[in-house]
Amino acid sequence: MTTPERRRRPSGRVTLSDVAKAAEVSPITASRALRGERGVAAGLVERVKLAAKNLGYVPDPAARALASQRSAQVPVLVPLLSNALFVDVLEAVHRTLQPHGFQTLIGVTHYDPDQEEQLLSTYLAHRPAGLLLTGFDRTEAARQLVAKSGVPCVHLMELTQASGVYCVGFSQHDAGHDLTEHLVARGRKRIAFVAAQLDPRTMQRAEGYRACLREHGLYDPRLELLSPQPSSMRLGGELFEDLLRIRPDVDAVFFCNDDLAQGGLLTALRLRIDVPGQIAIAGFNDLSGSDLMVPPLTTVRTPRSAIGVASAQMLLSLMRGETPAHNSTDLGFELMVRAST
Amino acid sequence: MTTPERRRRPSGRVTLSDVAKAAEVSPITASRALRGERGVAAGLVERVKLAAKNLGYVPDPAARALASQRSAQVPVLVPLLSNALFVDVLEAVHRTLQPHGFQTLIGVTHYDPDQEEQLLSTYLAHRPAGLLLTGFDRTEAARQLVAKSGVPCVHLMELTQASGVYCVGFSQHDAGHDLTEHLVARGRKRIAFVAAQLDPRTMQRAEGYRACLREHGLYDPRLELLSPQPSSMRLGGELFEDLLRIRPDVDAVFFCNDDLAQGGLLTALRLRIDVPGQIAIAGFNDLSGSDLMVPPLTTVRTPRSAIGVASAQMLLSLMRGETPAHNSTDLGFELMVRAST
DNA sequence: GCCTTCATGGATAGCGCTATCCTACGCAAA
DNA sequence: TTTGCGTAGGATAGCGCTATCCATGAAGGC
Repeated sequence: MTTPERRRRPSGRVTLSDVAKAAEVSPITASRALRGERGVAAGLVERVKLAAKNLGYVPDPAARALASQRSAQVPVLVPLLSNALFVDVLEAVHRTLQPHGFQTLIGVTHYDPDQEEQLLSTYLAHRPAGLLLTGFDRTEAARQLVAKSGVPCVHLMELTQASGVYCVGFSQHDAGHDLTEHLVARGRKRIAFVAAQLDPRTMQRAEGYRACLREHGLYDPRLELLSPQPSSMRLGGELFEDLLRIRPDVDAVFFCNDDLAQGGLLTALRLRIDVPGQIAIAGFNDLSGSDLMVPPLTTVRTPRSAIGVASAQMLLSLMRGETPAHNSTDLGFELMVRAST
Repeated sequence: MTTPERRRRPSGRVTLSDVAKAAEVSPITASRALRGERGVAAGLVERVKLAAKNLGYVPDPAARALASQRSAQVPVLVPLLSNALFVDVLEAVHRTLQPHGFQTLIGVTHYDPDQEEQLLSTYLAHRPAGLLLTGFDRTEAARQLVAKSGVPCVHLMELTQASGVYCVGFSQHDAGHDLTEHLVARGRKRIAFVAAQLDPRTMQRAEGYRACLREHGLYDPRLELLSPQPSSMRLGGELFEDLLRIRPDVDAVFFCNDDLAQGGLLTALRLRIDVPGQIAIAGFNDLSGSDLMVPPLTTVRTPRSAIGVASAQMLLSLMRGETPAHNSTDLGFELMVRAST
């Protein structure tokens, strides 16, 4: 069998007790020293940290979570990973939380509230330190789960004035409005709106588009092409061709995101349709590649990294038990006017 | 204060004991019933499951991990999320592990072995059930960590015959070779290789490219343009212009991935260079959009979803304690010949 | 009839950490 | 001196689960 010394630690793991023994203090003092808690004499802290380093001690997160009723995990729920938008947000969140010792967990909901509810119930069982959710569109049960858990939560991408709800984003409605305004200013009269997925944020942009066209007396519901299918370049091309068939007189297209717009633009190129001569094309999000299109794509640059950073910072302050000055952070957006309009 | 009944469970959490009490069995029997372990009478299992459902019991993963020395987490380490390649692999892994109760954790290494080592040490502290790693390029310390932990591990994207090392992928070398062969077959004589990032898999493709050209007596090192910068469409366009400046006589370009190739193709379009008339262009991975380019891009379709599924299945069997029939699964690749060559 | 075997359920004892309460001591105020 | 109080460290007792051993009873062999 094993030697008596080895038998004492069957898991082979270096534990806090080992560190405490090496530093000649009690386990609880070692714990406090390593977490930088309360008054532990500077000399002891030094000794404990040295011992931990020498032994290669790594705290057991499971034991920690069990004893303290709180883990260092922060789940972030996003609809998709195949949209660069969310990947950028995740990167920024991770970069911001990492130095504070929090671990970002990525959850993908596929725009399905039931899946999100399922994910929430799984993740909340882990007693997370905080929570980041995309938008406000979820089941009542999901909302209850979050509320009852008491876990600090910040919402991404959309804004609300509801009190007690923390959010970081920008006005999807206004962004849709302003981009449409730009097309109107370019003298376009028959401005189509082509959208896919039809998630809440897309529909808010649609509302902005409608509001703007109504202001100018240009609104025509038959210029809206809404597909519930997942967004892709391919679909953008197909919808663009559908649109040309239904409304050959269209003189501008507002694609609800850059994927669709890039697909539309490439299709126009293939069909030798003059952009922006015959039709102006605009997208949304300013994803990689949009500035390289032929012609370069007019779009709305959304502050995705800034949203990641700001939401993580807001969450950090909530996790510290602070109450942020404002519960809603509007990071705005930027119209990127390029040659396609 | 709180009522006596409530005081007994300060965390407010429904525990296994609550379920056991409701089902009138001992906690350990409830545990066994819920995990479907050993011989528990069918009637009891039913009763326990019903009680759990009624009480809304969710097992505490921390307590479980602590008691059993094993969590249900499976970390997957990938270099990037901004490459659709890895997102597809992750999706497939998640889909495959999910039904078996395992939770996929996403770790991003940014092609940095030190960061990977750091991530490994963090994740291994969680006592994961299994581990998925991209490629074989890591620090010796990282290798030791994995080996000492005893956690089952499968490697993605590349192949090796080394015994005891499990891997699922395809021959990057052969794929690079075959794509080059296609360009040679098209009568091209001055075939350039343009690459970024220069990770191991890219360099294996480069070797395949070189081997093929040497076979045909066409190899010319001055046709290789290797940039350590991260890959992007923008960089692809820039490198393409650089190449044209240095070697205006080039008649084909093998971009090491589709990002670069799409950027190159769009630049050619903008510069009104005839593709494939003057220059043939090929990419790698068959990412979304490559088939929509003008002209559509010749590329190599890599089995990313299949790699995700197969690696997860191999890991599942390792986690069950089985020894898979073969330790290396070659899923091949497919040449997608399109109009750009 | 007795002893064995196998199934089924329970009692016990941790996993590795931290929350909570407690002690000892020093120092300032009364 | 005495009381009070803040501070540095420790003892104790779990967190919620499962591994491990043990008890019980029924079935089977001689």
